[in-house]
Amino acid sequence: MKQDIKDLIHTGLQTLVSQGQLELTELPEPQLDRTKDASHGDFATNVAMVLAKLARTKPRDLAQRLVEALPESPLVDKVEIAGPGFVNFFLAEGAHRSVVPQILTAGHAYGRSDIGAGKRVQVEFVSANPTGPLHVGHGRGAAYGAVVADLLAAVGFEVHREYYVNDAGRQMDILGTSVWLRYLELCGEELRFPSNGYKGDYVWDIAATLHREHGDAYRVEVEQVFADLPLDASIEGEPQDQAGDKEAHIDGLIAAAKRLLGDNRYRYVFELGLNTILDDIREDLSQFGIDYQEWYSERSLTESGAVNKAIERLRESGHIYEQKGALWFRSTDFGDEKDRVVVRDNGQSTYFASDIAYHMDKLERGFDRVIDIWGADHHGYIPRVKAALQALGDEADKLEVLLVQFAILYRGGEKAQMSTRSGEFVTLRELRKEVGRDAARFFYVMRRCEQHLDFDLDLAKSESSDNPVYYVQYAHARVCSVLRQAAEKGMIVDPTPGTTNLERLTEPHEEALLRTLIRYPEVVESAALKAEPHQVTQYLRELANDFHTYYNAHQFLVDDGVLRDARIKLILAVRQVLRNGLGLIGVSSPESM
RNA sequence: GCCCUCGUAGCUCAGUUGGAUAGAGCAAUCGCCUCCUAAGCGAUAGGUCACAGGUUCGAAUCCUGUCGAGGGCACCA
Repeated sequence: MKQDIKDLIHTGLQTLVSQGQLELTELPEPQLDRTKDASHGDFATNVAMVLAKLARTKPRDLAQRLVEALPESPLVDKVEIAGPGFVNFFLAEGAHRSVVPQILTAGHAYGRSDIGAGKRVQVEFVSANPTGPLHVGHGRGAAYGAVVADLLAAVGFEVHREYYVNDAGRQMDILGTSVWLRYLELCGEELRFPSNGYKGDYVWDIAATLHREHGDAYRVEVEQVFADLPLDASIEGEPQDQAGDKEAHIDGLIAAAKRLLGDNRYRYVFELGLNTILDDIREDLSQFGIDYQEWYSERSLTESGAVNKAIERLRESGHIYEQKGALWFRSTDFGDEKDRVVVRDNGQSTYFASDIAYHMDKLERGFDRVIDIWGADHHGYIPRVKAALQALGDEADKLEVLLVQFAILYRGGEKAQMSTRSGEFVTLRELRKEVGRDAARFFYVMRRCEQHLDFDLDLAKSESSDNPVYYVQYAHARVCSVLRQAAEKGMIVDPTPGTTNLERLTEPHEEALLRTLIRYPEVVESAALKAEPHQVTQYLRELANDFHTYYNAHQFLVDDGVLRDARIKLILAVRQVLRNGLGLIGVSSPESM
């Protein structure tokens, strides 16, 4: 629809140029907007004002000439010039009604398009360290990333969803060591658990599995473990002057675990922790309606030599230097604040080095676009990753990083505090259990991603019209209910999506609904291209509102069979669009509530 | 200190990349069930778009500065 009007304007402008009334070597893409006010028609363009200066005429005069040059179209009822030089388009009534058979014919496909032209897009999201269950902050990234991916797929991109698994590195060593220490406690050893260890209950669970299945096979005397270790930081109640360095302490414990257990046994404990948590994360996300094409292992990058290869490539192109025994990447050449270490003086490559290799690999896999969805706390990371891609000669523009701000939970008007340090935090699983999958998915994508999200738990649970999820779902259930009533009364619903009887849809409420239904494909396209799922939730609320208003104002199951048929076709179309829209954001469409 | 994001109705947020009289939902006030689900609908009221300059036909939107909120500035991951 929108494109049809744009084509009309384009033709009109071409006519003016060929008549010599407008001197332009290149025609601009006409900007066409939905009007805010119905008295301004359906669409408005500002081309006359934009081109007035070039044409050296008054905007309104140019608008007049453009209107005269516009070709005839059955879609357009009338064209008006308004204000400083807007050209307003009023769509013909028939043009509105034709959307109903269009929706009923397309069904699930209504709103989908192929503007992505099969281009391959990789979307990486969540990628939380497998050191514990996902919490509510990850949940927002999960919901947002999933919808962005689904939206892109809906408009014709070939989407590859990926989770980057940080299965290497110090944090994972800390997890493995935490599990082992808890295991030792289960064996009856008494020890002081490190302040920097993972203290969540899930660590106990993993330790219990190890103890149950292997008895004392991994037991070592505690005295050996803690011998000659740097002191831990002081905990509450202890004198400050005995405080040590908690980082050095935990590193000492990791070294002790590796030494005392030996490679094989250490590896087993490490893997047990990793796999248990990763399985949990997989299941959690799957139950949240999110599935990936690939779980990409960070460790595989080191083992395959990809990290060394990436560093080597940077060295060859002269972007690496050595200082104090470490290898540095000169990222400042590409706009970063400071240079970054890729290999530490102890020979270990950094997390950043893995990230360079990973992103190099992404581009080598031939994606046309690569999208990373990160928590807002990682934003300082963007310049260095882009710098690395530039240094490698890859097109850094192919990488888009979308940042998701934190979600803050509110309960009873109060902030629901959470702290990862104590190991007591609200997990995504708990949230799903409390408010349900539908509400969680909807609430998470209701706001622009760069906006802090106030997640009102009470509202998400409430079964009232205040709750936008219920409001939209209820509209869907209501349509279903009407159809059930029709069946009970023996009224036959004609399923053929023809235009028959639709000319009976003349009420203002019906006009409003038709206008909203027509907009849906534009909303999906815009939401997809701008990565803004909230446009969909916003739209769904509007559509539901239009429907509820209509429902209250008019009876659908009227005696007049022709009118009844028209109205049923209209609400069938509404139901289809509600279903399509809810499906896009991963929310169910209940038949009854 | 430097960098990033943000500041719109009492609250939570939209605002179609610079367009017409800045819009919703809560909360407030007043109405609507003999009727397909009142888990709904209508109406009223609510604004110096943080502040001050600038850019132009035109600014909530772009630029500069100030104030305020959050985040980032490791040989951590």
